[in-house]
Formats: sequence, structure tokens, C-alpha cells
Amino acid sequence: MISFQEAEIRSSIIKALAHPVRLMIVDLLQSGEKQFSEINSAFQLDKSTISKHLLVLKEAGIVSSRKDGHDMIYKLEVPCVTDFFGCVTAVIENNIRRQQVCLFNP
Amino acid sequence: MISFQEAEIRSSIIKALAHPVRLMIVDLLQSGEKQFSEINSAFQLDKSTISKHLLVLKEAGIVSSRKDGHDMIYKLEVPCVTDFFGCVTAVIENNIRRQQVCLFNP
DNA sequence: TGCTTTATTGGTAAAAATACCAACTTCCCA
DNA sequence: TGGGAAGTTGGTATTTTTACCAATAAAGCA
Repeated sequence: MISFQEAEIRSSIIKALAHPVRLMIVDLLQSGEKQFSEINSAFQLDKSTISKHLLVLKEAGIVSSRKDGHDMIYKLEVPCVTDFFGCVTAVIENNIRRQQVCLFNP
Repeated sequence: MISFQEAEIRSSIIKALAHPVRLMIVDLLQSGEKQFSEINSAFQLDKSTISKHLLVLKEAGIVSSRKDGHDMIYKLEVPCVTDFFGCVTAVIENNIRRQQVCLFNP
């Protein structure tokens, strides 16, 4: 079995993705780099809230940022995070399927 | 972009994996079904704590359980969760690489 | 039927995560 | 060089998560 320390490192990365807003940000960045203001305007949340979500993603190594004049550009650093979504979809589909089995075989 | 509701559903599944103990449990279950007592004895935690972690995984649809006499058997329901680990490893490696770049190019 | 083993549930205290407002830093440009 | 635009940081209240202990439920066995 993996060590607790290894599990802590892994879970810190997974935890960074474990929030709907951060998931939507990652989804947004899949189509390429975005300015902070573009990301921010996709939500009805305070800009400081978005800034902190981006910091969480950055500290996990999932996104990176660079300054460009006034603006801050954010970029998806590890494209494979989209692999997560494939499996998450599989879990959701499996859940639906099993619930149906339950309904038909109570 | 995905909807907030879709993102909430996805993040609830990712959140279930966002804890070192639950990650270790999933890792343990990759080699096959395990009794509760086997899982429990892999940790120095109260059995109620382990039971609650298993409940989180179960409610997310990641594991399932069945009774066998005295014992409760837990099983990994969606093997693809191991896909997560591949990407997590990639993130970790990328983080290490970039930190080295930093060290060599300060 | 009572007893024991096995696991879950209830309750609670402590820690972590989240969102907002306000204040601050940076950077461009007039 | 001072004003404004763009983001970040600090501070705080609220919510969520987590771990323990104690009590409860389920199932085989004496």
C-alpha cells in the first residue's frame, strides 16, 4: 500500500480539483490560456474569491500564471487532468445504472 | 463550459477521493475485495473513523459493500479511479521538474 | 435465548475550507 | 508622477470536514 505521506501529497492535488468553481475554471482553461478577467467574468463571485481559487490550483501545480501588462494570464499546466473527468463520468454513469437496477429490483 | 450543477456533481465524486486515508483505502481495494477489519487494521484510527470514510466512498459510488456473516466486504466499484493516480503522478513530476528549473535558473 | 464479535450511528470538539469586504500592490499611461 | 485599472492579500464570519468516544444494531454461537 502507498504510504500516508505519499497519500497526503496525492490528496492535496486531488483536493485542489474538489470544488465546483475550480473544476469549471479547469474546464475553461482546457480551450487555452485565459486572462484573469475572462475567468472572473464567468462567475458571479467576488474577484478575490476567484483569485483564491486560482491560487489553490496554482499551488497544486495544476495551473500556472504569468503577467502581461495589466493582465494576469492563467494556463492549464497539466492537460491530463481532463483524464479525471472521463473517470468521473464513468462513476456517475455507474451510479445511475445501479440506481436503476435498484428501482427495478427493490 | 460545464454548468455549475454538473460541476457540483463531479466535484462531489472528486471530493470523496480528496483525503489521504480514503486514497489509501482505494489503493488497498485495487488488489481485490477486502473485509472491513482488514481495511481498519491498516490504519491507527478508530474503527468509526474508517467506517465513515468508507461511507463517503460508498455514497460517491466509488466502493460498494455487502455483508458476509459477521463481516462487511468492501469492493472497488469503478476501477478507473486508478486513472486519477496516473495524472496525479504526472502533476507531481511536473511540479518537481519545474522546481528544479527554478533552482537552476533563479 | 443471552453473549460476543463486528460494524454503524450519534454527538461533539477541533480544524479546514469558503466567500465576502476592505486595503494594498503593480503597472500602464495621460 | 499621479490616477486609474487589474489582481492579490488580510481579516473575519460561516459552513464543512474530521476524529474521537459512547451507544446502538446485526449476526453467529454457546
